[in-house]
Amino acid sequence: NEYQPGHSVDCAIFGYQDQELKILLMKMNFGEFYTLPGGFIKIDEHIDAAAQRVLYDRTGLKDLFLEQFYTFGAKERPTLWDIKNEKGEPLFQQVSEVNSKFAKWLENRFITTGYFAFVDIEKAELTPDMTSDSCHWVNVDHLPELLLDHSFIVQKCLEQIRIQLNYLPISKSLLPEAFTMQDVQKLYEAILGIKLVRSNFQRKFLKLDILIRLEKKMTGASNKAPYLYMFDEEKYNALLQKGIGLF
Amino acid sequence: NEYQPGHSVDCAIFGYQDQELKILLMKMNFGEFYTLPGGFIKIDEHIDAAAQRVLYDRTGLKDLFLEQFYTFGAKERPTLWDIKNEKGEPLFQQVSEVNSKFAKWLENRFITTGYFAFVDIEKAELTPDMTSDSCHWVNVDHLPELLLDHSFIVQKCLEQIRIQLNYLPISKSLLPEAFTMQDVQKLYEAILGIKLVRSNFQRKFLKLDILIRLEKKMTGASNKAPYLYMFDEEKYNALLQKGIGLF
DNA sequence: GCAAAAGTGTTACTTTTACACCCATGC
DNA sequence: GCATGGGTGTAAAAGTAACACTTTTGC
Repeated sequence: NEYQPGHSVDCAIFGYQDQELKILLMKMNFGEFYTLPGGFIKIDEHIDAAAQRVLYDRTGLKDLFLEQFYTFGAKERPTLWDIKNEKGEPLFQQVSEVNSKFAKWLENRFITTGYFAFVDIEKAELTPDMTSDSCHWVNVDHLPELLLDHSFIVQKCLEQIRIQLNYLPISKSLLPEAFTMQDVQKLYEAILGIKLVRSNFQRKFLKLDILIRLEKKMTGASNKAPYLYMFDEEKYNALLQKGIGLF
Repeated sequence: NEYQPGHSVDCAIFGYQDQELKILLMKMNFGEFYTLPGGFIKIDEHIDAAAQRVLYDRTGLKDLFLEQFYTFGAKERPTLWDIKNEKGEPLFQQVSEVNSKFAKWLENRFITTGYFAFVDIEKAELTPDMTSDSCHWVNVDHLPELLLDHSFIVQKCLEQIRIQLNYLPISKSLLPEAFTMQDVQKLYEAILGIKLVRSNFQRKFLKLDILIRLEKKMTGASNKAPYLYMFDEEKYNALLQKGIGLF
């Protein structure tokens, strides 16, 4: 067999669009079911490389921020075989008939390692995989119930992101090249799930001394145009090393 | 086979003694080599349970703080077979001859999941495993070179502990029932690798409002006797939930 | 002019830092 | 007495929080 037995990777791929934090979900090709994008590990492949491969196959993107966050190894972890229709028949059967070898492979208990990635939604070109119809960016606050234990995985992922927040390049990875202070604030609010005071946030974030102020941005709205900012890469990375001690 | 193929667990078991942070190492039964305690995962066993089992088998302790921190899945992860003597012969051969089935099992690439645990050194009763002679508590600042990639694993572990520090019950798990303020301070200094100002540390830690002050402790030393403290479990846990925002 | 959002200012309050000072103890 | 470590005091600096004020923009 050319794959590492009993081990998979699942990716929580995050994007930020319209000032909302979104996650990439796969819609299965049977029923109205959603999962995280995932895949298997080749026998001679680094598990990080497997996660990168999944990320690339689904989004066409490479060299992004991608980090492992947890490995799920419950003995009762469900498999695709546990998804039944009303009659109690495994829905996955439809797929399995196409490829019985693959179906058998999936009968074992799988340990899965979770990764999270931060991508630019604009640049992503989504491609479904063998078991899915389509891909969707979904607001993390309005996720549907996911298949298997994927809801749990997402929950654990968000928890880990909050714990490690000061050491993750959240803002740099999720914001576009140039952004407004409001973009940053709404991003932090979405991740932390709290409201922040505008004026104080502005000062606090500027004082980190990691931003470069660009020209103003005329939005067409009937109000004062905000400045655009970009990150000073060097200063950003240096601070990240020590932890961006904001909240 | 009754074990999950290609997957193991390794435990970084920490203790605190003589105001030093120590880690439990196994001395192999061939040569002067050290490793982390580890083990395999039964086919129907939760990986967390496997780690608990390792912890119990080595220390005789249960129900301790034990948490997963990272899964190591490099394709070139070394195995026990890669340890050679001067003639280039695998040293592990001696063991393998005793049990060829076990030796064969170890030829594959293994993915390993790392756990850390905090134990009371006084209460631990150490027991070597099949491949080791003896167990040793070693100061984390003076670790020998470890076998395989275990030095790297320890390094990653300490990094993770520092990142998640505010959300780990470090002080409660590593200190005895009653302790002095100096004990707490030296513990934080050992983990963070920095010196802290005594008077300020005292005030800051007391202000967390998670301590109960006990009677003074007569040490026999020629100086003022320090107070003893214990944790207020409820307040401690409540604060831990939100993050002990100290450093 | 007006509403809306942006940028800056103000003020009271808390926290941090770097010490200094006195206290208790055993020799 | 004296060295040593423990507990508390203090004053300057820095940081925080809440809110007010002014500016800019399109209608």
